[in-house]
Amino acid sequence: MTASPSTVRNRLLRAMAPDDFARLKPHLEPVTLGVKQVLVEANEPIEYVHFLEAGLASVVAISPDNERLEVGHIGREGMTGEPILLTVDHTPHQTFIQVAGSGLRMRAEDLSAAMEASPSLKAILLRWVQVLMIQTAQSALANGRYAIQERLARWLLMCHDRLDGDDLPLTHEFLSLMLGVRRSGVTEALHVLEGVKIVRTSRGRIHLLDRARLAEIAGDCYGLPEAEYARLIGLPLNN
Amino acid sequence: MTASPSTVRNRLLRAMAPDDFARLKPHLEPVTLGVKQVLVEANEPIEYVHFLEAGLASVVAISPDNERLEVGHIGREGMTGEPILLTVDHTPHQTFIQVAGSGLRMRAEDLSAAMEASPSLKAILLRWVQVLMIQTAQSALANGRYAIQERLARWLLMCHDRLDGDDLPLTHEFLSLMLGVRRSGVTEALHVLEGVKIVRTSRGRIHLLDRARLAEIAGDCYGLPEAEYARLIGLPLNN
DNA sequence: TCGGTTCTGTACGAATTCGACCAAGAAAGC
DNA sequence: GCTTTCTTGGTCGAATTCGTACAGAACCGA
Repeated sequence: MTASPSTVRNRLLRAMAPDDFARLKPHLEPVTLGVKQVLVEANEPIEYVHFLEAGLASVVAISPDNERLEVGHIGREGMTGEPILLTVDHTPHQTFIQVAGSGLRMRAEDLSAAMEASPSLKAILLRWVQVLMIQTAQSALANGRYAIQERLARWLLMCHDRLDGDDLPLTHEFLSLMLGVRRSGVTEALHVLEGVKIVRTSRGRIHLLDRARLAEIAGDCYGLPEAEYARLIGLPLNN
Repeated sequence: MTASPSTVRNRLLRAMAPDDFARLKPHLEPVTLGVKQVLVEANEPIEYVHFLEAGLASVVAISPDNERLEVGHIGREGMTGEPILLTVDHTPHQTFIQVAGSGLRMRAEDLSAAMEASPSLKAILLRWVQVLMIQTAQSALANGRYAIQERLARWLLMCHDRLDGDDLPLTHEFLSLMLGVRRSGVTEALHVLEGVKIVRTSRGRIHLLDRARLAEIAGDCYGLPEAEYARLIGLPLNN
Protein backbone atom coordinates (compact mmCIF):
# COMPACT_ATOMS: atom_id res chain seq x y z
CA MET A 1 0.00 0.00 0.00
CA THR A 2 2.12 2.81 1.26
CA ALA A 3 5.39 3.22 -0.52
CA SER A 4 8.81 2.71 0.99
CA PRO A 5 10.84 5.83 1.76
CA SER A 6 12.70 5.67 -1.50
CA THR A 7 9.58 5.64 -3.65
CA VAL A 8 7.81 8.36 -1.72
CA ARG A 9 8.10 11.67 -3.48
CA ASN A 10 7.17 13.94 -0.62
CA ARG A 11 10.31 15.72 0.43
CA LEU A 12 9.43 16.07 4.08
CA LEU A 13 8.91 12.35 4.37
CA ARG A 14 12.15 11.75 2.50
CA ALA A 15 14.07 14.15 4.67
CA MET A 16 13.03 12.64 7.96
CA ALA A 17 14.93 9.95 9.82
CA PRO A 18 14.06 6.40 8.71
CA ASP A 19 12.49 5.46 12.01
CA ASP A 20 10.40 8.60 12.03
CA PHE A 21 9.14 7.64 8.61
CA ALA A 22 8.54 4.12 9.84
CA ARG A 23 6.49 5.54 12.68
CA LEU A 24 4.21 7.40 10.31
CA LYS A 25 4.02 4.78 7.60
CA PRO A 26 1.31 2.56 9.08
CA HIS A 27 -0.99 5.55 9.26
CA LEU A 28 -0.40 6.89 5.78
CA GLU A 29 -3.07 6.34 3.22
CA PRO A 30 -2.73 7.30 -0.45
CA VAL A 31 -5.32 9.66 -1.85
CA THR A 32 -5.86 11.41 -5.12
CA LEU A 33 -6.53 15.09 -4.91
CA GLY A 34 -8.81 16.91 -7.33
CA VAL A 35 -8.84 20.56 -8.21
CA LYS A 36 -10.64 22.72 -5.66
CA GLN A 37 -10.83 19.87 -3.18
CA VAL A 38 -10.73 21.33 0.31
CA LEU A 39 -8.16 19.77 2.61
CA VAL A 40 -8.63 22.09 5.56
CA GLU A 41 -11.87 24.01 5.94
CA ALA A 42 -11.77 27.34 7.70
CA ASN A 43 -12.86 27.18 11.33
CA GLU A 44 -13.53 23.48 11.28
CA PRO A 45 -11.54 20.77 13.04
CA ILE A 46 -8.71 19.37 10.98
CA GLU A 47 -9.32 15.67 10.54
CA TYR A 48 -6.45 14.76 8.23
CA VAL A 49 -3.07 16.14 7.36
CA HIS A 50 -1.75 15.57 3.85
CA PHE A 51 1.76 15.00 2.60
CA LEU A 52 1.52 15.92 -1.07
CA GLU A 53 3.14 13.70 -3.66
CA ALA A 54 2.09 15.67 -6.70
CA GLY A 55 0.05 18.77 -7.33
CA LEU A 56 -0.25 21.94 -5.39
CA ALA A 57 -2.30 23.24 -2.48
CA SER A 58 -2.93 26.82 -1.44
CA VAL A 59 -3.57 28.21 2.00
CA VAL A 60 -5.83 31.24 1.75
CA ALA A 61 -6.76 33.82 4.33
CA ILE A 62 -10.40 34.85 4.25
CA SER A 63 -11.81 37.98 5.78
CA PRO A 64 -15.39 38.34 6.98
CA ASP A 65 -16.23 40.47 3.96
CA ASN A 66 -14.95 37.63 1.81
CA GLU A 67 -11.72 39.09 0.59
CA ARG A 68 -9.36 36.21 -0.10
CA LEU A 69 -5.67 35.93 -0.66
CA GLU A 70 -3.20 33.13 -0.86
CA VAL A 71 -0.81 33.11 2.09
CA GLY A 72 0.79 29.71 1.63
CA HIS A 73 1.85 27.47 -1.18
CA ILE A 74 2.33 23.79 -0.51
CA GLY A 75 3.57 21.12 -2.89
CA ARG A 76 5.44 17.91 -2.36
CA GLU A 77 7.98 19.73 -0.28
CA GLY A 78 5.55 19.99 2.59
CA MET A 79 2.33 19.05 4.28
CA THR A 80 -1.04 20.61 4.89
CA GLY A 81 -2.72 21.05 8.26
CA GLU A 82 0.10 22.95 9.92
CA PRO A 83 -2.01 24.03 12.93
CA ILE A 84 -1.90 20.41 14.08
CA LEU A 85 1.85 20.79 14.44
CA LEU A 86 1.22 23.72 16.76
CA THR A 87 -1.21 21.80 18.96
CA VAL A 88 -4.11 23.69 17.45
CA ASP A 89 -6.98 21.83 15.86
CA HIS A 90 -8.46 24.46 13.61
CA THR A 91 -7.68 27.71 11.84
CA PRO A 92 -9.44 30.59 10.12
CA HIS A 93 -7.58 29.74 6.91
CA GLN A 94 -8.67 27.39 4.19
CA THR A 95 -6.43 24.95 2.35
CA PHE A 96 -7.49 23.57 -1.00
CA ILE A 97 -6.03 21.90 -4.06
CA GLN A 98 -5.00 24.23 -6.78
CA VAL A 99 -3.35 21.79 -9.13
CA ALA A 100 -4.68 18.24 -9.06
CA GLY A 101 -2.34 15.56 -7.82
CA SER A 102 -2.01 12.98 -5.12
CA GLY A 103 -0.75 12.60 -1.61
CA LEU A 104 -0.57 10.56 1.55
CA ARG A 105 -2.91 11.47 4.30
CA MET A 106 -3.06 10.49 7.95
CA ARG A 107 -5.34 11.31 10.81
CA ALA A 108 -4.36 14.45 12.68
CA GLU A 109 -4.42 12.73 16.05
CA ASP A 110 -2.07 10.01 14.82
CA LEU A 111 0.39 12.63 13.73
CA SER A 112 0.11 14.43 17.06
CA ALA A 113 0.81 11.18 18.87
CA ALA A 114 3.80 10.41 16.68
CA MET A 115 5.23 13.85 17.32
CA GLU A 116 4.86 13.41 21.05
CA ALA A 117 6.76 10.18 20.79
CA SER A 118 9.62 11.43 18.64
CA PRO A 119 11.49 14.67 19.30
CA SER A 120 13.29 14.41 16.00
CA LEU A 121 10.02 14.11 14.12
CA LYS A 122 8.70 17.05 16.03
CA ALA A 123 11.77 19.06 15.18
CA ILE A 124 11.62 18.54 11.44
CA LEU A 125 7.92 19.30 11.29
CA LEU A 126 8.33 22.44 13.36
CA ARG A 127 11.07 23.54 11.02
CA TRP A 128 8.54 23.08 8.25
CA VAL A 129 6.26 25.47 10.10
CA GLN A 130 9.09 27.98 10.13
CA VAL A 131 9.38 27.66 6.35
CA LEU A 132 5.66 28.31 6.02
CA MET A 133 5.89 31.36 8.26
CA ILE A 134 8.65 32.82 6.16
CA GLN A 135 6.68 32.07 3.04
CA THR A 136 3.64 33.86 4.41
CA ALA A 137 5.78 36.81 5.42
CA GLN A 138 7.24 36.99 1.93
CA SER A 139 3.74 37.02 0.55
CA ALA A 140 2.94 39.99 2.73
CA LEU A 141 6.08 41.71 1.52
CA ALA A 142 5.32 40.88 -2.10
CA ASN A 143 1.76 42.15 -1.83
CA GLY A 144 2.84 45.32 -0.13
CA ARG A 145 5.92 46.31 -2.04
CA TYR A 146 6.02 44.76 -5.49
CA ALA A 147 4.09 45.32 -8.70
CA ILE A 148 1.86 42.80 -10.40
CA GLN A 149 4.47 41.87 -12.94
CA GLU A 150 7.03 40.87 -10.34
CA ARG A 151 4.51 39.11 -8.19
CA LEU A 152 3.23 37.12 -11.12
CA ALA A 153 6.76 36.05 -11.95
CA ARG A 154 7.29 35.03 -8.35
CA TRP A 155 4.17 32.91 -8.24
CA LEU A 156 4.94 31.17 -11.51
CA LEU A 157 8.37 30.29 -10.22
CA MET A 158 6.90 28.96 -7.01
CA CYS A 159 4.51 26.76 -8.94
CA HIS A 160 7.24 25.57 -11.26
CA ASP A 161 9.39 24.58 -8.30
CA ARG A 162 6.69 22.30 -7.04
CA LEU A 163 5.40 20.68 -10.20
CA ASP A 164 6.86 18.28 -12.75
CA GLY A 165 7.59 19.77 -16.13
CA ASP A 166 7.11 23.23 -17.49
CA ASP A 167 3.36 23.17 -17.93
CA LEU A 168 1.51 25.03 -15.22
CA PRO A 169 -2.21 24.34 -15.25
CA LEU A 170 -3.38 27.68 -13.91
CA THR A 171 -6.22 29.92 -14.99
CA HIS A 172 -6.04 33.69 -14.83
CA GLU A 173 -8.84 33.58 -12.32
CA PHE A 174 -6.80 31.41 -9.98
CA LEU A 175 -3.78 33.59 -10.38
CA SER A 176 -5.82 36.65 -9.60
CA LEU A 177 -6.86 35.10 -6.30
CA MET A 178 -3.29 34.17 -5.49
CA LEU A 179 -1.95 37.58 -6.31
CA GLY A 180 -4.79 39.58 -4.89
CA VAL A 181 -5.38 41.54 -8.08
CA ARG A 182 -8.16 41.66 -10.59
CA ARG A 183 -8.36 38.98 -13.22
CA SER A 184 -7.65 41.12 -16.23
CA GLY A 185 -4.56 42.46 -14.53
CA VAL A 186 -3.21 38.92 -14.68
CA THR A 187 -4.11 38.65 -18.36
CA GLU A 188 -2.17 41.79 -19.13
CA ALA A 189 0.87 40.80 -17.12
CA LEU A 190 0.90 37.40 -18.81
CA HIS A 191 0.80 39.03 -22.21
CA VAL A 192 3.95 40.91 -21.33
CA LEU A 193 5.69 37.64 -20.49
CA GLU A 194 4.32 36.06 -23.63
CA GLY A 195 5.49 38.99 -25.72
CA VAL A 196 9.10 38.38 -24.75
CA LYS A 197 8.71 34.61 -25.08
CA ILE A 198 9.20 33.76 -21.43
CA VAL A 199 5.95 31.81 -21.43
CA ARG A 200 3.46 30.50 -23.93
CA THR A 201 -0.14 30.29 -22.86
CA SER A 202 -3.25 28.48 -23.84
CA ARG A 203 -6.56 28.12 -22.15
CA GLY A 204 -5.98 26.96 -18.61
CA ARG A 205 -2.26 26.48 -18.91
CA ILE A 206 0.97 28.39 -18.93
CA HIS A 207 4.00 26.83 -20.51
CA LEU A 208 7.25 28.13 -19.11
CA LEU A 209 9.88 28.64 -21.79
CA ASP A 210 12.64 30.54 -20.04
CA ARG A 211 12.92 30.17 -16.32
CA ALA A 212 16.09 32.19 -16.03
CA ARG A 213 14.56 35.30 -17.49
CA LEU A 214 11.44 34.83 -15.43
CA ALA A 215 13.61 34.82 -12.34
CA GLU A 216 15.16 38.06 -13.51
CA ILE A 217 11.77 39.67 -13.70
CA ALA A 218 10.78 38.42 -10.25
CA GLY A 219 14.01 39.88 -8.93
CA ASP A 220 14.34 39.97 -5.17
CA CYS A 221 10.70 39.20 -4.79
CA TYR A 222 11.53 35.50 -5.19
CA GLY A 223 13.88 33.09 -3.53
CA LEU A 224 14.06 33.60 0.20
CA PRO A 225 11.64 30.95 1.42
CA GLU A 226 13.14 28.51 -1.03
CA ALA A 227 16.60 29.07 0.41
CA GLU A 228 15.25 28.67 3.94
CA TYR A 229 13.68 25.39 2.98
CA ALA A 230 16.99 24.03 1.78
CA ARG A 231 18.68 25.22 4.94
CA LEU A 232 16.09 23.97 7.40
CA ILE A 233 14.93 20.75 5.86
CA GLY A 234 18.20 19.77 4.31
CA LEU A 235 17.00 19.11 0.79
CA PRO A 236 16.48 21.49 -2.09
CA LEU A 237 12.85 22.34 -2.59
CA ASN A 238 12.68 21.51 -6.26
CA ASN A 239 14.05 18.52 -8.11
CA MET B 1 14.43 40.40 41.06
CA THR B 2 11.98 38.71 38.77
CA ALA B 3 8.38 39.34 39.63
CA SER B 4 5.93 36.75 40.83
CA PRO B 5 3.28 35.58 38.37
CA SER B 6 0.73 38.05 39.65
CA THR B 7 2.92 41.09 39.17
CA VAL B 8 4.19 40.05 35.76
CA ARG B 9 2.31 41.87 33.04
CA ASN B 10 3.23 39.66 30.13
CA ARG B 11 0.13 37.77 29.17
CA LEU B 12 1.84 34.65 27.94
CA LEU B 13 3.62 34.26 31.27
CA ARG B 14 0.38 34.90 33.09
CA ALA B 15 -1.52 32.42 30.98
CA MET B 16 0.85 29.55 31.53
CA ALA B 17 0.56 26.97 34.29
CA PRO B 18 2.19 28.03 37.57
CA ASP B 19 4.87 25.38 37.42
CA ASP B 20 5.72 26.29 33.86
CA PHE B 21 6.20 29.83 35.01
CA ALA B 22 8.26 28.61 37.94
CA ARG B 23 10.44 26.72 35.51
CA LEU B 24 11.19 29.85 33.50
CA LYS B 25 11.45 32.27 36.39
CA PRO B 26 15.05 31.59 37.43
CA HIS B 27 16.18 32.41 33.92
CA LEU B 28 14.20 35.59 33.45
CA GLU B 29 16.05 38.84 33.63
CA PRO B 30 14.37 42.24 33.48
CA VAL B 31 15.52 44.60 30.76
CA THR B 32 14.48 47.99 29.53
CA LEU B 33 13.94 48.29 25.83
CA GLY B 34 14.70 51.45 23.89
CA VAL B 35 13.26 52.55 20.58
CA LYS B 36 14.90 50.90 17.59
CA GLN B 37 16.72 48.41 19.78
CA VAL B 38 17.17 45.20 17.82
CA LEU B 39 16.02 42.07 19.63
CA VAL B 40 16.54 39.63 16.79
CA GLU B 41 18.92 40.49 13.98
CA ALA B 42 18.24 39.04 10.56
CA ASN B 43 20.33 35.97 9.76
CA GLU B 44 22.13 35.96 13.07
CA PRO B 45 21.75 33.45 15.89
CA ILE B 46 19.07 34.35 18.39
CA GLU B 47 20.69 34.68 21.77
CA TYR B 48 17.76 35.85 23.87
CA VAL B 49 14.01 35.67 23.68
CA HIS B 50 12.00 38.50 25.23
CA PHE B 51 8.67 38.48 26.99
CA LEU B 52 7.52 42.08 26.69
CA GLU B 53 6.06 43.82 29.71
CA ALA B 54 5.48 47.17 28.09
CA GLY B 55 6.13 48.66 24.69
CA LEU B 56 5.89 47.16 21.27
CA ALA B 57 8.14 45.19 18.96
CA SER B 58 7.83 44.69 15.21
CA VAL B 59 8.95 41.79 13.12
CA VAL B 60 9.90 42.97 9.65
CA ALA B 61 10.64 41.06 6.50
CA ILE B 62 13.55 42.41 4.50
CA SER B 63 14.22 41.66 0.87
CA PRO B 64 17.67 41.74 -0.72
CA ASP B 65 16.84 45.03 -2.43
CA ASN B 66 16.00 46.40 0.99
CA GLU B 67 12.27 46.60 0.76
CA ARG B 68 10.91 46.26 4.29
CA LEU B 69 7.51 45.55 5.70
CA GLU B 70 6.16 44.71 9.09
CA VAL B 71 4.87 41.15 9.27
CA GLY B 72 4.41 40.80 13.02
CA HIS B 73 3.40 42.93 15.92
CA ILE B 74 4.37 41.87 19.42
CA GLY B 75 3.46 43.50 22.71
CA ARG B 76 2.99 42.16 26.19
CA GLU B 77 0.69 39.50 24.84
CA GLY B 78 3.63 37.61 23.40
CA MET B 79 7.30 37.01 23.05
CA THR B 80 10.01 37.65 20.49
CA GLY B 81 12.34 35.07 19.02
CA GLU B 82 9.64 32.72 17.75
CA PRO B 83 12.06 30.67 15.60
CA ILE B 84 13.48 29.27 18.82
CA LEU B 85 10.09 27.73 19.48
CA LEU B 86 10.35 25.96 16.15
CA THR B 87 13.82 24.56 16.86
CA VAL B 88 15.37 27.08 14.51
CA ASP B 89 18.09 29.38 15.71
CA HIS B 90 17.92 32.20 13.21
CA THR B 91 15.64 33.82 10.69
CA PRO B 92 15.77 36.25 7.76
CA HIS B 93 13.46 38.60 9.65
CA GLN B 94 14.44 41.34 12.03
CA THR B 95 12.69 42.13 15.30
CA PHE B 96 13.13 45.54 16.87
CA ILE B 97 11.49 47.81 19.41
CA GLN B 98 9.01 50.20 17.97
CA VAL B 99 7.66 51.70 21.17
CA ALA B 100 10.05 51.82 24.12
CA GLY B 101 9.17 49.68 27.10
CA SER B 102 10.51 46.83 29.15
CA GLY B 103 10.51 43.08 29.28
CA LEU B 104 11.92 39.91 30.68
CA ARG B 105 14.53 38.14 28.66
CA MET B 106 16.04 34.68 28.91
CA ARG B 107 18.63 32.80 26.96
CA ALA B 108 17.26 30.95 23.99
CA GLU B 109 18.84 27.67 25.01
CA ASP B 110 17.28 27.86 28.46
CA LEU B 111 13.89 28.26 26.89
CA SER B 112 14.51 25.35 24.53
CA ALA B 113 15.47 23.18 27.47
CA ALA B 114 12.41 24.21 29.44
CA MET B 115 10.16 23.39 26.50
CA GLU B 116 11.72 19.96 26.14
CA ALA B 117 10.99 19.34 29.79
CA SER B 118 7.39 20.51 29.81
CA PRO B 119 4.83 19.54 27.19
CA SER B 120 2.34 22.04 28.53
CA LEU B 121 4.85 24.85 28.20
CA LYS B 122 5.62 23.70 24.71
CA ALA B 123 1.94 23.65 23.86
CA ILE B 124 1.19 27.18 24.97
CA LEU B 125 4.22 28.59 23.21
CA LEU B 126 3.40 26.75 20.00
CA ARG B 127 -0.09 28.14 20.17
CA TRP B 128 1.55 31.54 20.35
CA VAL B 129 3.34 30.71 17.12
CA GLN B 130 -0.03 29.94 15.57
CA VAL B 131 -1.27 33.38 16.61
CA LEU B 132 1.76 34.96 15.00
CA MET B 133 1.20 33.01 11.79
CA ILE B 134 -2.37 34.19 11.58
CA GLN B 135 -1.25 37.71 12.25
CA THR B 136 1.29 37.55 9.46
CA ALA B 137 -1.31 36.11 7.12
CA GLN B 138 -3.69 38.93 7.99
CA SER B 139 -0.95 41.39 7.19
CA ALA B 140 -0.59 39.82 3.79
CA LEU B 141 -4.33 40.04 3.28
CA ALA B 142 -4.42 43.64 4.47
CA ASN B 143 -1.56 44.65 2.21
CA GLY B 144 -3.07 42.92 -0.75
CA ARG B 145 -6.72 43.78 -0.46
CA TYR B 146 -7.31 46.88 1.63
CA ALA B 147 -6.70 50.58 1.09
CA ILE B 148 -4.35 52.73 3.10
CA GLN B 149 -7.14 54.19 5.19
CA GLU B 150 -8.33 50.82 6.41
CA ARG B 151 -4.86 49.51 6.97
CA LEU B 152 -3.90 52.53 8.99
CA ALA B 153 -6.97 52.08 11.16
CA ARG B 154 -6.06 48.45 11.65
CA TRP B 155 -2.52 49.21 12.72
CA LEU B 156 -3.57 51.89 15.14
CA LEU B 157 -5.99 49.49 16.73
CA MET B 158 -3.30 46.85 17.00
CA CYS B 159 -0.99 49.30 18.73
CA HIS B 160 -3.71 50.49 21.03
CA ASP B 161 -4.48 46.93 22.08
CA ARG B 162 -0.92 46.46 23.22
CA LEU B 163 -0.14 49.76 24.93
CA ASP B 164 -1.39 51.50 28.06
CA GLY B 165 -3.51 54.57 27.47
CA ASP B 166 -4.61 56.24 24.30
CA ASP B 167 -1.35 57.88 23.33
CA LEU B 168 0.48 56.07 20.57
CA PRO B 169 4.05 57.29 20.15
CA LEU B 170 4.38 56.67 16.43
CA THR B 171 5.86 58.79 13.68
CA HIS B 172 4.48 58.83 10.17
CA GLU B 173 7.77 57.39 9.01
CA PHE B 174 7.33 54.36 11.24
CA LEU B 175 3.78 53.88 10.14
CA SER B 176 4.82 54.06 6.53
CA LEU B 177 7.22 51.19 7.12
CA MET B 178 4.57 49.18 8.89
CA LEU B 179 2.00 49.75 6.21
CA GLY B 180 4.30 49.50 3.25
CA VAL B 181 3.25 52.83 1.77
CA ARG B 182 4.96 56.14 1.27
CA ARG B 183 5.26 58.51 4.18
CA SER B 184 3.03 61.27 2.93
CA GLY B 185 0.33 58.71 2.26
CA VAL B 186 0.26 58.13 6.01
CA THR B 187 0.08 61.87 6.65
CA GLU B 188 -2.93 62.20 4.39
CA ALA B 189 -4.74 59.22 5.88
CA LEU B 190 -4.13 60.55 9.38
CA HIS B 191 -5.57 63.90 8.41
CA VAL B 192 -8.76 62.19 7.41
CA LEU B 193 -9.00 60.58 10.84
CA GLU B 194 -8.15 63.86 12.49
CA GLY B 195 -10.79 65.67 10.43
CA VAL B 196 -13.54 63.50 11.88
CA LYS B 197 -12.03 63.68 15.37
CA ILE B 198 -11.12 60.03 15.68
CA VAL B 199 -7.56 60.95 16.57
CA ARG B 200 -5.61 64.02 17.53
CA THR B 201 -2.00 64.16 16.47
CA SER B 202 1.10 66.00 17.47
CA ARG B 203 4.71 65.50 16.57
CA GLY B 204 5.58 61.90 17.19
CA ARG B 205 2.31 60.91 18.76
CA ILE B 206 -1.21 60.00 17.90
CA HIS B 207 -3.87 60.38 20.53
CA LEU B 208 -6.82 58.07 20.02
CA LEU B 209 -10.14 59.76 20.76
CA ASP B 210 -12.73 57.35 19.46
CA ARG B 211 -11.79 53.73 19.24
CA ALA B 212 -15.23 52.55 18.23
CA ARG B 213 -15.30 54.66 15.12
CA LEU B 214 -11.75 53.72 14.29
CA ALA B 215 -12.82 50.10 14.39
CA GLU B 216 -15.62 50.92 11.99
CA ILE B 217 -13.15 52.33 9.52
CA ALA B 218 -10.86 49.32 9.80
CA GLY B 219 -13.86 47.12 9.14
CA ASP B 220 -13.10 43.49 8.49
CA CYS B 221 -9.46 44.28 8.10
CA TYR B 222 -9.10 44.12 11.89
CA GLY B 223 -9.93 41.60 14.53
CA LEU B 224 -9.21 38.08 13.45
CA PRO B 225 -5.80 37.50 15.05
CA GLU B 226 -7.05 39.14 18.20
CA ALA B 227 -9.92 36.70 18.42
CA GLU B 228 -7.57 33.80 17.79
CA TYR B 229 -5.35 34.97 20.61
CA ALA B 230 -8.21 34.92 23.04
CA ARG B 231 -9.22 31.48 21.86
CA LEU B 232 -5.78 29.91 21.84
CA ILE B 233 -4.11 31.50 24.81
CA GLY B 234 -7.20 31.83 26.96
CA LEU B 235 -6.88 35.48 27.85
CA PRO B 236 -8.05 38.52 25.97
CA LEU B 237 -5.21 40.25 24.20
CA ASN B 238 -5.84 43.69 25.57
CA ASN B 239 -6.60 44.76 29.12
C1' DT C 1 -24.14 18.45 -32.59
C1' DC C 2 -26.04 21.70 -29.59
C1' DG C 3 -26.25 24.59 -25.49
C1' DG C 4 -24.26 26.05 -21.50
C1' DT C 5 -20.28 27.12 -18.89
C1' DT C 6 -15.72 28.64 -18.25
C1' DC C 7 -11.93 31.17 -19.73
C1' DT C 8 -9.61 34.82 -22.14
C1' DG C 9 -9.00 39.31 -24.58
C1' DT C 10 -9.92 43.95 -24.47
C1' DA C 11 -11.71 48.43 -23.55
C1' DC C 12 -12.88 52.71 -20.76
C1' DG C 13 -12.75 56.09 -17.34
C1' DA C 14 -11.97 56.45 -12.40
C1' DA C 15 -9.57 55.96 -8.26
C1' DT C 16 -5.56 55.12 -5.74
C1' DT C 17 -1.04 55.41 -4.83
C1' DC C 18 3.49 56.65 -6.17
C1' DG C 19 7.93 59.31 -6.42
C1' DA C 20 10.13 63.20 -5.80
C1' DC C 21 10.11 67.47 -4.06
C1' DC C 22 10.34 71.58 -0.91
C1' DA C 23 9.26 74.32 3.17
C1' DA C 24 8.16 75.03 7.71
C1' DG C 25 7.66 73.57 12.55
C1' DA C 26 9.50 71.04 16.73
C1' DA C 27 12.74 68.92 19.30
C1' DA C 28 17.54 67.97 20.50
C1' DG C 29 22.37 68.97 20.93
C1' DC C 30 26.19 72.17 21.44
C1' DG D 1 21.16 80.98 22.32
C1' DC D 2 22.01 78.79 17.86
C1' DT D 3 22.42 74.98 14.72
C1' DT D 4 21.24 70.56 13.33
C1' DT D 5 18.20 66.90 12.84
C1' DC D 6 13.85 64.95 12.73
C1' DT D 7 9.13 65.28 11.69
C1' DT D 8 5.24 66.94 9.41
C1' DG D 9 2.41 69.32 5.74
C1' DG D 10 1.83 69.98 1.31
C1' DT D 11 2.24 69.86 -3.94
C1' DC D 12 2.77 68.12 -8.80
C1' DG D 13 2.24 65.07 -12.56
C1' DA D 14 2.79 60.18 -13.54
C1' DA D 15 2.10 55.43 -13.07
C1' DT D 16 -0.43 51.67 -11.51
C1' DT D 17 -4.29 49.31 -10.57
C1' DC D 18 -9.18 49.15 -10.18
C1' DG D 19 -14.13 48.17 -11.44
C1' DT D 20 -16.98 47.04 -14.79
C1' DA D 21 -18.48 45.49 -18.88
C1' DC D 22 -18.87 42.78 -23.05
C1' DA D 23 -17.74 39.52 -26.73
C1' DG D 24 -15.50 35.79 -28.65
C1' DA D 25 -13.05 31.33 -27.93
C1' DA D 26 -12.47 26.98 -25.92
C1' DC D 27 -14.27 23.26 -23.61
C1' DC D 28 -17.85 20.04 -21.60
C1' DG D 29 -21.78 17.32 -21.16
C1' DA D 30 -26.04 15.75 -22.96
